[in-house]
Amino acid sequence: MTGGEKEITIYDIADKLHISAATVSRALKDHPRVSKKTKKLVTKTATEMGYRSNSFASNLRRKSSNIIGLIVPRLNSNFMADVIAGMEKVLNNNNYNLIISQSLETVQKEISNANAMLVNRVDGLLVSLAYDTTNIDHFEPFIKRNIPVIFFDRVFDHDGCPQIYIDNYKAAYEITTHLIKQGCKRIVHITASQLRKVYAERFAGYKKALEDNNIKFETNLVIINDLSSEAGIISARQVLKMHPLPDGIFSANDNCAITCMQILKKEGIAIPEDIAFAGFNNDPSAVVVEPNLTTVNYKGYEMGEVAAKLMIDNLVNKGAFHPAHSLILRSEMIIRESSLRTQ
Amino acid sequence: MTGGEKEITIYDIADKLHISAATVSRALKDHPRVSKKTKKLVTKTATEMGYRSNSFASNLRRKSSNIIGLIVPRLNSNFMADVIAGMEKVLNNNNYNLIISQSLETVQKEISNANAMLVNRVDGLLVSLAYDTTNIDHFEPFIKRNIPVIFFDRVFDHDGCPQIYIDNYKAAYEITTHLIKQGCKRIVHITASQLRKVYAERFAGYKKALEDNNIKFETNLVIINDLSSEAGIISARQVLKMHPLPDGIFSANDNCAITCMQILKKEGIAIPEDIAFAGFNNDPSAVVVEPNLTTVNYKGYEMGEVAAKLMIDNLVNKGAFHPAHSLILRSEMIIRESSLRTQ
DNA sequence: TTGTATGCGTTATCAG
DNA sequence: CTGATAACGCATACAA
Repeated sequence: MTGGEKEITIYDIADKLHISAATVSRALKDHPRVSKKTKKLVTKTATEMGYRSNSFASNLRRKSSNIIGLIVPRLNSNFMADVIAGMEKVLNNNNYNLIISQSLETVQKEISNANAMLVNRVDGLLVSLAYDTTNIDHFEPFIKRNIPVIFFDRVFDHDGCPQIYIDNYKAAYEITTHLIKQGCKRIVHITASQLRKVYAERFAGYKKALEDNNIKFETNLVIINDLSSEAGIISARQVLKMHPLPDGIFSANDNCAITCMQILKKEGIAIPEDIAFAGFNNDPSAVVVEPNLTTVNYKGYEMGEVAAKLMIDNLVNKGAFHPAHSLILRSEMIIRESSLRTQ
Repeated sequence: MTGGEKEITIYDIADKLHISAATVSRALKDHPRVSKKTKKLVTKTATEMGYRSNSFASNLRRKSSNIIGLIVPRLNSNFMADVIAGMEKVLNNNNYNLIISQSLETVQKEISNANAMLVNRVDGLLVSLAYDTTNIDHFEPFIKRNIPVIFFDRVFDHDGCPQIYIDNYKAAYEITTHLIKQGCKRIVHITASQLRKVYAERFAGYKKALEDNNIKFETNLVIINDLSSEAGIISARQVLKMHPLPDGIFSANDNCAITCMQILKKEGIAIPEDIAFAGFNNDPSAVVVEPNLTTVNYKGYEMGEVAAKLMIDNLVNKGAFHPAHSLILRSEMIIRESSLRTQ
């Protein structure tokens, strides 16, 4: 231990200034009932002595950490990176810190993450659920203790847990309708586990659009996988086996849409003339692929901001009775060349 | 306060079992000198009573938080999302948690982030520096206290702070050499602030490759900007004004390379025949753009893992004397169609 | 193997 | 406006 210098405490400052530790504590917290003179003196000597407040002690005393926990399926996706950036900004501006973890799409890890957050005594929890989560018993310890649990994107219905999501149903309805208006009559839908509301609702929106346009829904036009890039390739092969070929494809994310589209292109299928394409998310690659991909702009950054703001609200109005309320964010369709047929 | 149930402490467990709190504490920590019988009994009643250990008290006592701080320029980039995912995995497996913040490329925010980390008493700090950081005085409080500060990607030379990066010089040298071998003689280099070692070294590698191939370095073939998508567009316009046109472009990131390439394509320039292209990073979009982009595979996930592992090592061997050592990760060139000329 | 006693550094309560 | 004092819950040195 070379740098074993003793950490300065409020007692050291108090001793030096011949005042009480209580006054030092108050002065440092800008308490109203401390004279300006002592405040200045205290803060000055504090920095001089290299004091840093001990959050452990403070937290222990105050019973709060000013830390918000975040549990998401995966940290490395465009969408999630944007979400996190938005959250960090808002939380930081409100003097909260963000502790993160990923469930890697499994409930087991999600449960262990939740326990870690519980022990770390986060003041609130922001959650987007794993692929296979079917109940949220692991969040009950938080709810029981009145620690706000807010779901976003991959949400779960539970009294007392606000949810933030976009109107997936409506977005899917709109984009499917758009494809139909472009002349599509046999539209494939590529989606993921219907356990997750986001995908179930996009599916429902797709179906409803077909119905409203008197197009018969066909089960064999629905492909269910994990929406990865690889899944896009496999989907393309499935599509190529269809007779007759579909004339439109609506994928529940861009990632999968893009690889699928690229394979079909290589097979000589013209986009959008033979098959019109639509995705979901508005990933950066959507404007790189040729033709550029029609999609739904899913603003991660904004969702992160909103979720964090709601959390701050909950934390500030702690005592007050606050009915669980959900927020539905606006999404917008972005029409690009992948679906635009020159009529 | 509806859910105002009292939190269970080790004292409550002790009372119930008519043993001492010390024994409970030891039992819960799996201390060797506690009988199996009491251990089982304690853990069982602990869960029964809904006990959760109080990390505030524990941290205060142990003087460590098991939290690692992360400060990066931006959270929302492909590279950084991968880095963070890698870090989270390793840290979580070692019972550490990750608290994150972004400097948004300014020193001021970086300083305030550092202070927050200091107060939060992180056990270690992982840092990738902001664009305009020229000194690291704000990390001195950590270094003074023997709290490991590890730089990755955007690093800084400082005794006692390990650095993790790839050999940018070599990677740039190789990729420039590759372009030359494809017949390029007038190669534009698009890069960013030379304050940051990563960019300076890529620049140096580019220059050296020219030199070794007897190609005269020309200042007016170097474009310096922030490597954003917009910068790519602007760069393309600059390129179009060059007489004669260059026959190769090496951009210090993919992002900028891709938009630049797209503009040039629209202007009727054939890639790679007229101008061969190379980027840096291997972003997902590199395999979406047409032609696919030749680039350097910069493995964020791996870098995150390595940085986290080094941190864990440092934390475990705390007392021991450990000379600051740096790690240079292997990078590999990925040759794709954007630079491959059919000879 | 278990118990006793103490301190970690802060903040809140109460009293002046 | 300031001071004394008592928790907050845990982990460890020491004793048994």
